[in-house]
Amino acid sequence: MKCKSNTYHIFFRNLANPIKTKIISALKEKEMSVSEISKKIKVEQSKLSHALASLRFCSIVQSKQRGKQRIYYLNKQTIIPILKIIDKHKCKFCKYK
Amino acid sequence: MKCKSNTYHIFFRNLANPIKTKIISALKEKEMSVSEISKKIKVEQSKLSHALASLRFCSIVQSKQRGKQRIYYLNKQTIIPILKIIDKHKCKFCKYK
DNA sequence: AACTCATATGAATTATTTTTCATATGAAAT
DNA sequence: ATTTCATATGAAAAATAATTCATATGAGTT
Repeated sequence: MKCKSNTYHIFFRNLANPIKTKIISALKEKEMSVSEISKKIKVEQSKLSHALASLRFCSIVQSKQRGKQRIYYLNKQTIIPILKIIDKHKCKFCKYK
Repeated sequence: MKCKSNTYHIFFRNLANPIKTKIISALKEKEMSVSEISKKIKVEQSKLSHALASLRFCSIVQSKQRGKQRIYYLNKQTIIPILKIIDKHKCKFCKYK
């Protein structure tokens, strides 16, 4: 399955959204259920579910069922190298404070 | 100058936009004036100037004057490592075709 | 099978980004 | 100093994305 160049902006929409980046940061520490994430980053459930759907869609997170809860975890293989680079460069990136 | 975590989404807004990623791709080959970019990626001048302002703002591109023309070039130090990772992973990223 | 708890989904609203278009600026040439 | 060519800017309109809220689904419990 080959992909067109110039489609990666769809992936980066996820990193361009503060709630989604907060989810990613939270999941860097450990896998969590939706309600745990919600409590941790103080985002309401439905909003979170929409954000998670988008992250899932681009394979940034994956999930598994545990009882009634759905556990989300980072798909580290794809996202961690990018996060490393961000950590390294983010202070130079932008003139925003 | 220290920067807050969770602000890097502002940087990634640039990569989340197809015109901006096209500009980046074009400038990977060589530096170009606005009108050259415009011709190359078939984007109208004013739209391009707005996009370039945003890229400039986040230090993704820089520019210099050459006669009447303004030459844009990639700030490779910050963007190239990210592009490398994108090239490596982009086929896995997303379920879009 | 009815109930509860956890999460997902859809549609309408709201907010944010992009696009467009008219105009301003700025460098070089006359 | 006026004109021309190249680019930038601002504001309104259009497009797109995020939020909200009501409701659906689905796993486990009774």
